[in-house]
Amino acid sequence: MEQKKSSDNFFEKVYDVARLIPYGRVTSYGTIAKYLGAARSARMVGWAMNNSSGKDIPAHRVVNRVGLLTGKHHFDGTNLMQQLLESEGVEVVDNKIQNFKEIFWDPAIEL
DNA sequence: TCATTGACTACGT
DNA sequence: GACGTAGCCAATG
Repeated sequence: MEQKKSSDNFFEKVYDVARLIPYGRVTSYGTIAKYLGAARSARMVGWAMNNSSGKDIPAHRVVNRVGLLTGKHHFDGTNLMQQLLESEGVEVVDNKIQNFKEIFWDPAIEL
């Protein structure tokens, strides 16, 4: 029997926002955290992503504030994250998104 | 309970 | 503009 999902709620929200990221778009951990009301918990978003393993969460669309694929080491392969992004039309070079500023997706604005 | 770590961010040099 | 340090919050040992 499950009890309160207060803590899970935060993770659930992260998953929900991550799933809302449109094709060929990316966002940052801090942006999601801020959208959820936890701007200081950007790390927690990353933690949620780590927990999203096995879920339908496009974690490859979530990068740090400079568009750097910091979490690529958590994926199966070595360049899987970059490959996924490039497959969506995202220009990635050296684990970093080039036109990050152009494809940046902000839930607080787009939504 | 305390100490360490981590898919971050901001500030200072 | 690159590098180092500090701050933050939660999970893990």
